[in-house]
Amino acid sequence: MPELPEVETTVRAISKFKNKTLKEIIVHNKNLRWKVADKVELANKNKKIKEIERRAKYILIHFEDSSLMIHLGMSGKLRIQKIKNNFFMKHDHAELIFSKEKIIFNDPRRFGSIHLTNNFKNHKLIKNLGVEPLSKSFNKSYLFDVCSKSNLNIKKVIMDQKKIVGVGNIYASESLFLAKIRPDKSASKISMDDCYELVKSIKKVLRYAIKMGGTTLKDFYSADGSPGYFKIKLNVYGRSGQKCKNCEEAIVKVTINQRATFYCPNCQS
DNA sequence: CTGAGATCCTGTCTGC
DNA sequence: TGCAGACAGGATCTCA
Repeated sequence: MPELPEVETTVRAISKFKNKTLKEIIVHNKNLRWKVADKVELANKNKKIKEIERRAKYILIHFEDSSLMIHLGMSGKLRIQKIKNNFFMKHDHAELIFSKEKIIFNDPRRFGSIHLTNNFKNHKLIKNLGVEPLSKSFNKSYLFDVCSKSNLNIKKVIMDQKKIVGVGNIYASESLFLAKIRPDKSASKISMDDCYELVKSIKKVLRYAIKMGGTTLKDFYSADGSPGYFKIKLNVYGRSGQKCKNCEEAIVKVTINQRATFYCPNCQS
């Protein structure tokens, strides 16, 4: 589910816990994408949160000498709840307990993960990540360089977290539509002009989605309970058979890289 | 090294 | 209604 904008929205919603003391972490189900280590519970008693940030699709909660890494996978989300409001939902797997509130990790499919590390920059899941798409390092030259070295299609390239982070299946289709590039176009045939348009489109789509609080297709809610409003602005994703908002041709759904992919066969080439 | 495909898991929707 | 099968926003791992 969550791509960069949804993770960013979640991070902003929980940022109010910065400088607060985490009393403890309770893990109800350790069988996530990776087994949750015992130290996640044991090493986090009464620790002050120094900083909360996002790196790629990871939520990073930093303490003085360690960091908690949370990935939401496909169906994960965080929910802020009053301590006294004592109810559980199905698939509530972990709780971060503060004095009056708690942050609950809920994830039906359990593709998410929780790690504790003393050196997050060197963590195997973090250290090989590519550039942040909203940073200046992500520009047409960088993308052109990456594309020129690849034999894959362009959609695969922009979803490769080792090259560019944060772009998932929805925003890949949306960005390629805005840039008028077919998702199955070979990356090696992408021109510098294409790169200029695509970089611009990715940044635009992600920034706008963040502004709108992420995309709610089915079940994304931010940690403060508000849904994302981006879905009303989707141009192609989930719109197969409907008219392109640009030319009125029918939007097509195909499977590329084993993922649902939407595009306009007339506008994109 | 690369790239294609399987895989982890549950919930929801579609078609018979 | 019931039920089988497809599909879902991710990303790693295995194998050729």
